[in-house]
Amino acid sequence: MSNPKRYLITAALPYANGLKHVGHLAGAYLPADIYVRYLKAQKRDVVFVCGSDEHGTAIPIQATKEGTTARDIIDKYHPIMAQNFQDLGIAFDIYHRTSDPLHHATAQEFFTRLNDNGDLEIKETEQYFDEEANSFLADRYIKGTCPNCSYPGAYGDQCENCGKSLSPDELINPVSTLSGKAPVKKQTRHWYLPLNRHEDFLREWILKEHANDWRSTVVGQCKSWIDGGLQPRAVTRDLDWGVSLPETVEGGKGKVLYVWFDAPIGYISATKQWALDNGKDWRPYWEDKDTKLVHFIGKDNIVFHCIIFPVMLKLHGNILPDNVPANEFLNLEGDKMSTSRNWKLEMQDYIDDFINKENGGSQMADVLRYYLTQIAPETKDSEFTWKGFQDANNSELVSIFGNFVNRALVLMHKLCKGKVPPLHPNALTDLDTSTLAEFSVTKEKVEALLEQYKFRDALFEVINLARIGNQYMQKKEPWILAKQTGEDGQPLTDAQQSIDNTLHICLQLCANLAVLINPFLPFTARKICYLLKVVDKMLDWENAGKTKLLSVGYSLRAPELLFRKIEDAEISYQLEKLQSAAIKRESLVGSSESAITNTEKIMEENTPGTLPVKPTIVFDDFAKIDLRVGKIIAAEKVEKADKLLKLTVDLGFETRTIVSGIALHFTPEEIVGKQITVVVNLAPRKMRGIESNGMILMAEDAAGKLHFINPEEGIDNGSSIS
RNA sequence: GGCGAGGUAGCUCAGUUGGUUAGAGCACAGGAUUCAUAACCCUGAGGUCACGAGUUCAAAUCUCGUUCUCGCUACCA
Repeated sequence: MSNPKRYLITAALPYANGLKHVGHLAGAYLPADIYVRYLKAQKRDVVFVCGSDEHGTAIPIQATKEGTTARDIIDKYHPIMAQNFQDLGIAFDIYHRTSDPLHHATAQEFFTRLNDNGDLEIKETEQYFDEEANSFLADRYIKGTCPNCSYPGAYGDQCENCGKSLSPDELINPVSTLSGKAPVKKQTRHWYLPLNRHEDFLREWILKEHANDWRSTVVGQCKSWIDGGLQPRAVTRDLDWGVSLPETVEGGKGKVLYVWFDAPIGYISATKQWALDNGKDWRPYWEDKDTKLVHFIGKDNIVFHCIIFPVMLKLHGNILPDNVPANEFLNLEGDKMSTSRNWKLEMQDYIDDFINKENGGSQMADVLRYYLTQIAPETKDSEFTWKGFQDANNSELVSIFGNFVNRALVLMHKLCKGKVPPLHPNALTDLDTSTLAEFSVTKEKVEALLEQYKFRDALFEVINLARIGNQYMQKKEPWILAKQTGEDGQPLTDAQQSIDNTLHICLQLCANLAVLINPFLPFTARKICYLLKVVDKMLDWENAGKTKLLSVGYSLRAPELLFRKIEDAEISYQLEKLQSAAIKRESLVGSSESAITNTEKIMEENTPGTLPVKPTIVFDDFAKIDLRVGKIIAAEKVEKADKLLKLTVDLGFETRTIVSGIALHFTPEEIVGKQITVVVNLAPRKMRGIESNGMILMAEDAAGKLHFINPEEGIDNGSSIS
């Protein structure tokens, strides 16, 4: 879209179950903020929306963990996240929240329209309901006897004995695993979004129309999803935390919208709230074809913003995103960021350690913004290292950018009486004019790069202008010319003219730096304005490239440093802090922790830690389980399976084959010879073509790492456990 | 295992429709300088472009295979 009338920019709604780290910042919020600041400097009509995503099962789970309520959780994290963003200069026009009634109403209206138009499929089923737990039961929570093989422990979705896929209805004598009682059949209905109906549209829209202007990683991901076959996706669930279905919907009582459905609608409700607050009309931003909609997200969110939400928008009659510049992930000191392993740098920690310190201040926010932009994972995963952070600050921001502004101001005070010196046209050299010409060259480059969402390259060009300034000053050597004095001790006229021209140009260049750096380092841009005694209005983008931003004869302030150096001690402190806080993972534990807030996570959260205690059983229930000590005498990787190991276990009385999903945690070599606990009377089950006869007991720690359960000292294989 | 994205100097990354000695920044080395936060400026060293084969007059770039990293997905009783 070449010249849109208005822009709507969104940044992924952070999930309100905990603090967010710098990976989230680099992935979505910072690039979005840079883009928005650039557009606003251009006086474009733009709204930048974001907000907390507060639904989904992970919120109640987090509440259980913290011993509180879901409401308390979101009320705790929402204001902190909002404050974190503000401290780091992420300037949303509105930071909304999906628990707001306006959002609930918006999401309900959205659902209703799709439903009324017949765009959703309703599947009405008799589903099992646990009267004691007062909830519908997911297939997994029902056990019964398999109609196929008569195995008594079959699950509602599949029999583990014969492998047959089942529906709960087929089970004989079903039992709820929540209460242990027989569930009753209850009529329920669920609504589905039939993505499969829209495959042609998606192919055309993404794989053809946007094949070239979207990032290859984004298009590739979409292709992978589309080629994999799109399925109808459940829009509703039987749950009590979320957006209730509209009361007018028949059979909707006790149901909420699936969080993946309501969360992106949060962008719309946020826009509505913004419009209410500012006396604007929100509709054109979501309905007018002349609006350019851009979603900034991390790569784990691609499917929602490129496939699912666009289908929803299309059906609802809204505009579609013009681009979805998803970033890859940001690693930290050689490893993936992970909340569960505590391998991360939270925004809050950075704010505490650098910004809210005596030698900190908002320019430290800009330092982080600088480094995160410089290493932004635009085309592939990238890495945050504390050394890299220090280097970027000390040898680029301080040495090149800050130093140029500082020496220009210092020299001006020394050689030009503290005032902006005049430009003497007769004394202009080729170098003067070519340097002046660089202003607009840089502006053009930065502009073009920002339009293509190439923030890293754009920032480089701005710093490069400072570099050009340093080179220019070095060649002109005004401090040398100042020594060419006449009898009165003052510099000769020719020398002074050259000095004037040099500093005039350097100061104008500083003003340009302020305009150009503003989207990236807003605090620094304002500080330069302060030093140059100009109003912030100078930061309007139309001033970029201009050579007469400062008036001749105007006296400027005494120089102040823009950035301070970061000492080695600060870096080693951070490294130690990271190491000591980290929960180690010795072996190759696969962690699916992502660096960006993720709506998917909400749906199937597998938070380790405090699990609710299962319903009470009687001794006889326990006595059914036959546990024995065994010894692994051979282990090998199962072909075509990442997680499975085929184990040969000596049980004393016999030797068995057991297939276990522990390959990500242990290598075959390291576990041979280990004593283990085996469930020996578990029904056999085929996995990847190998029959598994039993199950190995494992303990999982907070970091998700597995540990064998075994006797303190080696004892006879086959020993019983009770 | 399937699909997608990657593997280019010590580090972070560019390399357009295949075309002369493969680029930048940082780090490093040498030189020069002192207005400046021991900063700046100049010069230099440093790469079998993951590996192997093929197409071509010509391959970092196209094709096939291998391998490694990341993501999605299947396998977890």
